[in-house]
Amino acid sequence: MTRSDNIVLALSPIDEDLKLAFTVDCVIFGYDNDDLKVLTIECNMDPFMGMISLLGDFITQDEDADSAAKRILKYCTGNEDIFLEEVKSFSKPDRHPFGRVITIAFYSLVPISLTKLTDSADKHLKWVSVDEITEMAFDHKEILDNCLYQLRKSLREKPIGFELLPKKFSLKQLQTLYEVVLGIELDKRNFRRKLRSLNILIDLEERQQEVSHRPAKLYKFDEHSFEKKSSDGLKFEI
Amino acid sequence: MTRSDNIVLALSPIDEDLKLAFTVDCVIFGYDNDDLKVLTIECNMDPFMGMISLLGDFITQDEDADSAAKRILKYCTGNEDIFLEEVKSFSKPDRHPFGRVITIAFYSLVPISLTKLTDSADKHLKWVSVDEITEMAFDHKEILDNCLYQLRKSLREKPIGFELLPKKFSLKQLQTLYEVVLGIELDKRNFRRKLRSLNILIDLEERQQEVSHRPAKLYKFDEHSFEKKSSDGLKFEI
DNA sequence: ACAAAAGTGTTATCACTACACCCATGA
DNA sequence: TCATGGGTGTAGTGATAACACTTTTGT
Repeated sequence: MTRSDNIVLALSPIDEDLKLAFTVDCVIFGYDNDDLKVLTIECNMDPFMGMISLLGDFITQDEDADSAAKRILKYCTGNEDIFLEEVKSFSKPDRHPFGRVITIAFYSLVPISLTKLTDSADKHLKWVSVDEITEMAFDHKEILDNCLYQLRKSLREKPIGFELLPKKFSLKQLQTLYEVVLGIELDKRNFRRKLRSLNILIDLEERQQEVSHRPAKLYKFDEHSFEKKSSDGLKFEI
Repeated sequence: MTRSDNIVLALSPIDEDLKLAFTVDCVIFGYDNDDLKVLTIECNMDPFMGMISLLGDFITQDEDADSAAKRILKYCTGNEDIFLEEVKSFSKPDRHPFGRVITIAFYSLVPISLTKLTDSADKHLKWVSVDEITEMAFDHKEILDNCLYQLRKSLREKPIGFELLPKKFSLKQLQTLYEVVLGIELDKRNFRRKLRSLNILIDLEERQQEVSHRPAKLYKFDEHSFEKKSSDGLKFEI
């Protein structure tokens, strides 16, 4: 495995005459210390040398875009089972100095605290707060903006917030996640009532340890129950 | 302009060695006689010879996917100003007998009654009711299903139903459109109240002509008002 | 005993549902 | 005058929003 430019793997052919290539770019969102972050890599290609870019790669001959995105996630985290959603394509003819590179953007969600970057990936990668990012290499800022928009939309429509949290979490953690990602304030009692009524949390009958205040109860997401309710037409909406 | 297979224009190069190509496919939805239809073309490529397929084409060197989709729409209808939404990519390695063809799917909306197919396109194209389509060439049925799903979702979230109707329409027409596309029944009075409350229709102070019953009032969509309300955070939801 | 965050219920408002009759027109 | 679809209001129910105090723990 070699690293070429902002591209993790350089396995796939680019046609040398046409300079035509298909790639995927992953906006890997992570959440930690009540802060939404994005996994970035430093670009080493002119004219974007030194700027941060997203994780991307060519789509190989024998995989589809989804598999390529999963491959990138596995390369970075070692994990195969990560939430992933396709957002849109980016295909302006001059978007990449290399030639004609059309990319399909995905975003994915990981809890940073549980995510060990693999040794191979670790030295090049950096978690950067979404708020702090003002520019990126290529059109990656635009890609990020689109993915962030889609994350916010999906967060209100589907129970994906759990993907950013540890398996066990308190209601406060969940609420703060929503508040941070959506950039809004939520009423504590209404938020809790809402989640109670959705019936998609399992009370673990456990509590936080070693906090210097009343310890919160811990819950986990009841994926099974949600799937069932979902097919019965549950409308998740926060 | 030549016609090659299901592809309207054959302007863009396919790499002959890799057989790598980028295309767009358009699910062009039309609405007429209370029926949702899709514009199709007969496939003349084995092993799908004779089956219907979507309108698609290569993405040329100097355009992005959006422009390619618009070009197809213009080629078919002569019109440049058509509602268009990107849905997702399709990139299974073996999805196309030609080689490695990755496509980006769009859907678009036109009122059939106002849409004259261009002479060049007319002889090859056919409007087919969505309900009647059970199979298509390539993976186009899957693409259609995905686009139909997205159309239904967007129809409830955004005021795009108007794109399928003539400029002037009655509330009944609008309601029937929703019922047909969403496959549900709506209450007449509740539907009308809802639309009144949204304040996005202009009463044209006109009525239907030559109908053998009380003529309905005609309205048009107030795009300007919607844009303003939308940026003020109006939540359109039907 | 104090600091810090967890946890809990009620009321008012708004949106949504269900539902039945009269009206205007052409034939 | 009849057939056809157009047009209207109300009452009941459920969801959402606003709001303040008590509880549990560690120090």
